[in-house]
Amino acid sequence: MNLKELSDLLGLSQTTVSRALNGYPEVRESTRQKVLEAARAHNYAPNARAKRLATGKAMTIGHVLPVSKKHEMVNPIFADFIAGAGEIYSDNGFDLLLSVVDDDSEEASYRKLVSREAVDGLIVHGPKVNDSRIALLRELGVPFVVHGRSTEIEAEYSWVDVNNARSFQRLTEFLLDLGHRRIALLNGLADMDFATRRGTGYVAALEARGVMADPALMFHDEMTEKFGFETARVLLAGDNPPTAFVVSSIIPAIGVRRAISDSGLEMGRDVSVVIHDDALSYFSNEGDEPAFTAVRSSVRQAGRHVAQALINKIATPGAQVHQEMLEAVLTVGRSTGQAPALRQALEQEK
Amino acid sequence: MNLKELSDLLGLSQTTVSRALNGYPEVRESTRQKVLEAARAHNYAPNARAKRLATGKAMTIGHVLPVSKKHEMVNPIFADFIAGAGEIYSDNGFDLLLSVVDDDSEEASYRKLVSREAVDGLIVHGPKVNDSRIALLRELGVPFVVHGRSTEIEAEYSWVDVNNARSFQRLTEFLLDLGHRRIALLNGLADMDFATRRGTGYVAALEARGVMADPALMFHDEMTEKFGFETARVLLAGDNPPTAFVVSSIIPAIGVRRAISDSGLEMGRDVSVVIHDDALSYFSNEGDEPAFTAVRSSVRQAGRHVAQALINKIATPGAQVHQEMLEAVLTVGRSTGQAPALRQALEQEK
DNA sequence: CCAATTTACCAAAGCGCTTTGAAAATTGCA
DNA sequence: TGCAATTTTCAAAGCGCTTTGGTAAATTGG
Repeated sequence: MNLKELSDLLGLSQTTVSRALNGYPEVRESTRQKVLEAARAHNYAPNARAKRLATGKAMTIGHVLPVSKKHEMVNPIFADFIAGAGEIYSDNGFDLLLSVVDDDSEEASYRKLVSREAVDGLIVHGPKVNDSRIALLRELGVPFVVHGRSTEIEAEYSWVDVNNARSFQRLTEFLLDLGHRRIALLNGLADMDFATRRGTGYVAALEARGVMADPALMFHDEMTEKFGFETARVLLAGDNPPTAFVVSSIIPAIGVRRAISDSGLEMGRDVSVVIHDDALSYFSNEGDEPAFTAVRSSVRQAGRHVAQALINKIATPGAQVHQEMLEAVLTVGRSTGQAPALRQALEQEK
Repeated sequence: MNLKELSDLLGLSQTTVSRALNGYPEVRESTRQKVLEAARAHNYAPNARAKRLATGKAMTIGHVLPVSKKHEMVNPIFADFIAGAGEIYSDNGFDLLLSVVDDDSEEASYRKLVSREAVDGLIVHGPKVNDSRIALLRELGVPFVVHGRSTEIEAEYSWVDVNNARSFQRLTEFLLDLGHRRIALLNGLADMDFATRRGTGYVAALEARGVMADPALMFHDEMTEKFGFETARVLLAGDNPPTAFVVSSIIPAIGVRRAISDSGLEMGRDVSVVIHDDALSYFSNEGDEPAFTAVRSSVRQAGRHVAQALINKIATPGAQVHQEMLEAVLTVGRSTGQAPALRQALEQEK
């Protein structure tokens, strides 16, 4: 069923039927009702391809998911982020175009999406320090919003980010307050912008208390369970092991927890762990006593905000850039306790 | 830059330029080269919207991701599956349209995608027992492939599935061989087809050894870490606790592991755990000594197979249905050992 | 009651491509 | 050299919609 058939059926012109369906005022209300009813009865919906050509709008937002054929890693927060963004798209009549590309052809993929005019706007995921995609998209003149920011880029662009520096500063301060001094940091890959900011916050907190940041306690890698497990296992078996861990995601933290219990230690008593919690749906860290002390910031909520910002940007092209900082909430769980040395000192006092 | 501009620039007709770009034979090789070069120089790519209208093909595959606004759960295997499928789409010039919808309007979403002619084919995720989407898509006459199967549907349809019954039978047999008799099953939601099949395999293995399946040891829920943790904690604290767990995914298994160590027990010695491992990229269970004994079947690989099957189906509409069974591989890890009673008996013998 | 609006509808053009049917240019062979 | 066969190129139609620039019918006002 197409527009012509529907209008022939109704004895109306295509113009009138189109206008009736799209809510234009120059059509009598009784006519509109007839049209809407006929459309429903025949399960008619305007052909998306034709509509897009006629209007010059794709009504589509592009997301590029780079996958490395080498290590086969898919960012685990991606699904939750996209679920949040997708809700907003659905509510606003946009489609979501997901382009899965090899990570070395990511820029080409953006270019192609724009020159094909397949999308009205793009989301940039996981910006690196001085990320080249931002300049590219500005040059291409396509609306875009970054989830995160990119240090060293002074040009204006729209972003929604969580305050990573502040979050990690608070996590580290929390441990310092409990008497910890040897605090390991398990961070994301070094070229990721968020990892840089997290590192900065961690170092700032230590230095504010006169504790030297020890490079031997700072690690960068993909945030897998394995990374957490192996790093913690080595550290805990070594000389002068850390008494606490700051971990960039719940996933490596699960590995850390495993290493702790494999070492015959108890998390929250012998070793403390704090995390950044993206509120992944299948790893709830909420409730009365969350497993981990954490700064929490829902990545799904971030997806909603990013999507809404982009849609607004598309609707009003001349508008200001949208820059939005989300603050993470610190919640205390069962993974932290006083540093062992401090605890022993206090116990002896009694 | 559009086709008209490009052809004016070259002093050729739109026809010739179009044919040159699309590899038709009726254009001189030297002309084709000029056209290709000019297209590259001006970064021209045919407008996707116009091309789709002209060809009548969307060159797009639809995936519907239902999200429940209530429990905010996103299927964790989704990202890996889609990464696999997306690779195949990219290789074949297809776009991936992801529709995120409230789970009670999933059917309406399929209908809409089809009547808008926004997609050439659809993937069905997470089929339930007697899933209504299969009849719907058959009725709509749109090519589709199901990831999984749906019991009680006798009509023919294309699917790619892992042999869930056989996998869980083998896992259970493995535990029985080690002397376990009280074996708990932590399964997915009861209405999911895969969960039914897994339950069948588990029960079949037990009954083959004359062990009665105990309903008090069989659990259905969303496969979160929390589900694993809380179920195992209660069971281990109760009378007559199980000595082994069969768990539907590595995520609840991580919860089970936590409950075991919280109970002062050791996984692999006091309590055995076997899992179905989807080979999620951030939870590697591979290497020399995987943490868990598992049947492994890469969900990313499944995504590739499903996508390829659908593309083939679209290319040759009249073809047979595609029905493909993937077999999972059993690998022994450190999470399993002889049942404590058996081990004690053997130790006494010495 | 009739001119001036306003309302309700329509025919046709256009979005940027592909594809059909025909014309122009080139080639082969007598 | 001349003409048929072949190769190469082109003009125009069509994909299914929106939107422009109307016109006829209904309504209003003096």
